[in-house]
Amino acid sequence: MSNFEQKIFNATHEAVKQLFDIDADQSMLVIETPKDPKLGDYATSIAMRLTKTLRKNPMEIAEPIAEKLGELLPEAESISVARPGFINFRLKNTALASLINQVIEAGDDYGKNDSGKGKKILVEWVSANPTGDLHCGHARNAAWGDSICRLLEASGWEVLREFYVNDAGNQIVMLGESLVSRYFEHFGQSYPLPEGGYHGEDVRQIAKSIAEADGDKWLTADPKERLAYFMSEGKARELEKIDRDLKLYRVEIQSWMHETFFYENNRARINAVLERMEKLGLTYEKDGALWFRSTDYGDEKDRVLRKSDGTLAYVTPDIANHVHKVERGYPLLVDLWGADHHSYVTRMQAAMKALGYPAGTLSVDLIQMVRMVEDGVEVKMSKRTGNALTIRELCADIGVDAARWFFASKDVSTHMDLDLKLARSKDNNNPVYYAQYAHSRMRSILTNPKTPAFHAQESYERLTDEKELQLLKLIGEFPAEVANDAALRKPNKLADYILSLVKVFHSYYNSSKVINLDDPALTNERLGLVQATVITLKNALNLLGVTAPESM
RNA sequence: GCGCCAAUAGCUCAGCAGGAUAGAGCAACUGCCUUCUAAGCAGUAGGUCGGGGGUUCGAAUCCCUCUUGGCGUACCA
Repeated sequence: MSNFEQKIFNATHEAVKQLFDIDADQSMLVIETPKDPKLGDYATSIAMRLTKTLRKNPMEIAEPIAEKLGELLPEAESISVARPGFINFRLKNTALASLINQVIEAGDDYGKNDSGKGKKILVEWVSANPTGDLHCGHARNAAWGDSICRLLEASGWEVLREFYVNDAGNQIVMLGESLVSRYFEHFGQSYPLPEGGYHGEDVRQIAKSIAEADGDKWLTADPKERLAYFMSEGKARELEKIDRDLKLYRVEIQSWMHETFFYENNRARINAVLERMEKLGLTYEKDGALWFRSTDYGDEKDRVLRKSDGTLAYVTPDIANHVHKVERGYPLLVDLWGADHHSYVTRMQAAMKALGYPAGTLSVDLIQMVRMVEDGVEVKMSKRTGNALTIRELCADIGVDAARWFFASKDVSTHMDLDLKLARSKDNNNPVYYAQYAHSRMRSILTNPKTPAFHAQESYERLTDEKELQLLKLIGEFPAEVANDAALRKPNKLADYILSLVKVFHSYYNSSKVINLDDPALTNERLGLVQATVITLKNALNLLGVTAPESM
């Protein structure tokens, strides 16, 4: 809630209490923004919600509340009742304009809030297999997750950004074998590429660089030793590449957690968790395998933890991984997984629940599939390499700003088609430029040679234009917007906020001149407003990982 | 079969802890550049919110059901 919403909430709460002796809580008393700004700055539907308890029609309830609020809320310019029973508030101009100095003073920190203060959270996302390049699905995951982290941090959370490296399974063996094969190929010799191996050009490149660094000494080396070397070298180089691509995408991983970490010392960490599960009676042996009674915790069938051949199912080290996160001091965990893993969610949740962690310890957000489309046809492959389109190619094609904007501005719960032609276009077809263009325009006003120097005023009483007031109101809501979007983990809401902010600004820009040398007093007030707007916009774009250009 | 996600304007999507006439961008049409960037603004047109029931003072939003599409349903990772 913004300051104003809080004040309105408190006053309305008091009015309802005095009049009807009802203690309305937040689920009952909601302060909202009317769809049509002409109706007011804020509104509440409390009267409609009280119809049942009071057995009166909403208008009859609203009238006395509105009257009472007249005494309790001096910041309000007017309080009115509208059918079917809304109470609308309009704030005094001076109340809104007092924001300007506050925003300018906060600068880059404007928008930060305390809603997550003192809370720690570990976000695990992207987590692609280290056997190849990140592709477009990862790009969606990476953009969304990083914006969530930025929102959480801005809301005071202590966030750890973690990437889980699946390096214990068969796919790393495949990577190693594939590299060996390409290495032999490099020296004109043949070595079979395994079934299910990686055929990509990227694997060939890594083999080539190993050949260049080490020469041909591995051709005759002990096969076991050679495979081990190519596996670890392959993994390391793939991860380096992933890290580089993510950085290019403005995503900074703080912690790389390797699956093999849990296998260390004869599976010490995994065994500790398995023992814990056994002691709690959560497991049983059947057909030579060790099973988890996950059906007792909402799963549709029990799951194997240790296969009959003695190896572990994928879930087992991952349970240890999640336990380890909590043990490192993170009571709240968020995972962002591709939607094709959704059946896995129940399983992991069941494990956490069974181990006694409170409900809500682990949240898993699923990222639905994304398709690249051009001219109405799905683009599955890169034209150049013939492999799946990589995040690197995507960024080179449409730009990091466009990619991050598109992915962050669409809710991940729905399938998404990304129109490459649209995202690539550097013209008005592309929505990301609409916001960036507004920023450029603001900066150009502020940096114009004929712009007089701005000096902060005690009050800004001449900002009475409807669009000026709308801007002020939106600016004032920004910290609450950040807090809300962080709590919901929905960056797309922030994208909507940005669009509504810049829409008002573009409209204002066309209808009013900021710089008017005949009226320096008004010019100064408007400069204050533009400064506050530019700060808000830049900070908002930054939360989505999108740059705010000085000029376009 | 069962489970998860979806279906909203010609296209891509918001809105979905029930609320005021269902929004935006693009595409279409009409106007606006001697004045801080026209990548913009102002306006017109475009919708039985997939179908059908139900709950409610009120449903795009909640519940049931049907249809269509995607994903999943491993002792794979």
